[in-house]
Amino acid sequence: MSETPAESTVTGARARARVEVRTAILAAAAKRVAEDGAIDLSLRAVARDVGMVSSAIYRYFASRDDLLTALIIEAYDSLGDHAEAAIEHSRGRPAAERWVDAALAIRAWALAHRHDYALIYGTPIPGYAAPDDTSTSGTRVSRALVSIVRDADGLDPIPERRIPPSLAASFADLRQEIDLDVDDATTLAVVTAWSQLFGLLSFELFGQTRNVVTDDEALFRAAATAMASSIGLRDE
Amino acid sequence: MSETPAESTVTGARARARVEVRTAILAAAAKRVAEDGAIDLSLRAVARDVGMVSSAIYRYFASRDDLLTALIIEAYDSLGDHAEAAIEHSRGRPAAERWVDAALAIRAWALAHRHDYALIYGTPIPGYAAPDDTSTSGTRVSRALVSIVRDADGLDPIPERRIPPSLAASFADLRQEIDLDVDDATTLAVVTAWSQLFGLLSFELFGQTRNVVTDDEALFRAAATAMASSIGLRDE
DNA sequence: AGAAAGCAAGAGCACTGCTCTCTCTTCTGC
DNA sequence: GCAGAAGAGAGAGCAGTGCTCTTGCTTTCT
Repeated sequence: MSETPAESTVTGARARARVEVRTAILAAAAKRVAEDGAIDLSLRAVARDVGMVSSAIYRYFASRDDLLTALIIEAYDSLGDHAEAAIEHSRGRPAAERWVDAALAIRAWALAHRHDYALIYGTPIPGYAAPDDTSTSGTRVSRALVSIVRDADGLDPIPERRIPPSLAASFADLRQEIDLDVDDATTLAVVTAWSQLFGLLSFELFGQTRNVVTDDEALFRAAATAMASSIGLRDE
Repeated sequence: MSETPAESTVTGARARARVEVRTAILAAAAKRVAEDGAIDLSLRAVARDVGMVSSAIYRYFASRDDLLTALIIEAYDSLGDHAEAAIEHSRGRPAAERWVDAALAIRAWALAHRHDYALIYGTPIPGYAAPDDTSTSGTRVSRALVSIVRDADGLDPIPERRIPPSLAASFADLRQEIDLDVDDATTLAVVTAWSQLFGLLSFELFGQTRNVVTDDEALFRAAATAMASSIGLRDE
């Protein structure tokens, strides 16, 4: 071939094999995490699964933590995809309904991917410093939730709140970052609802609501509804 | 000695030594968890710390998980003590203030015992099935929080909410269990505030609020205040 | 006093993450 | 077009892990 091939094909057979092996490792690791959880993830077991020796894995991932970081990003993106799709799908409906639907979609994903949920919202792994690679993927769910508020056709009034200056400053930055034009009380309500959503979900998944309630979904739905109204999202 | 000694002293030197060694092991383990976190807890390292060989530990704890379970109970009780003391101390003050104070006390404990917090509110350890031994210690904080609502001198009205029957049934059982005489909407508000408190705390400790807010305490205080008013707790 | 139970130590097994060396293949610069 | 560089996989090995089993010794019970 005398012609210059396209950027993506100029990389030869070796490079192509490389991404193939890398994804195979990632897939095997994801499968093991889905089954046994992140703590029990063994590099050597993953190596056996993909039919290579453990030391060879180090050509693709610098360490076990590195592999886990890649899985964390995958999990964030999987949840991000799921939430964004649900929120996109409910476009046009009343904001309160959209919020509840989105919350239920997030819960459904979490229930179907318990270990992935734990990976991203559970105890952080010790040496691991949450590299910035994760942050863009990590904020997708939150941004998607915020979009419901942004796209809402007006908000019901909520009680005013005294917000201390240090917090108000953070809130102003945050609103710019997430492109949301609301007052401080509403900002607080959004942040609060956000943390509550995942708090309740973590409680359910980590067994903290064991002897509190039997119908976890009903509780979650009721709580999500309350969150929506605390933000001022309208249900018609 | 011909007399029968008291029950507690009939246990000889060996039994006394046994509880001594047990507490020494527990103390060493707690120290290591406080420093490195639960995941990195090594039975052998603990054994070295207390000056014995690793296999000897098994005379006191059946497994590493068993040791961790003991530490979980200790952590629950430590937090329980702390919260109960704070709540007792604020007796007589307005309920809303008491709630915020209690929340801040819980946060203070969590910040001072990050790894213990992670141990009890983070990802559960895999094989571990949360034996009932933990449940009495585990509910102390929640019960203490509930006591603020119970002892409140009247509650402000909060919006009514439609609670589905399956959830209402759980709520009725729950109210009996925790000895709280309120309506369904208030029950939901309490459960919701409870999960939100720990949700926000977990977010802070696990680094999820990293790029959201700088003054975590201010956010926490504002959120706790909002929780109190969502329950209907009065601030005077 | 003799038997039974409790305790600590040591060796050993199967596993872990990770490093280093060696060989073989693929790619690249002249 | 070919030599040298770079990449990839395998194997051995190190230090560490949880846990078991056997072997002595001490305390307790009968």
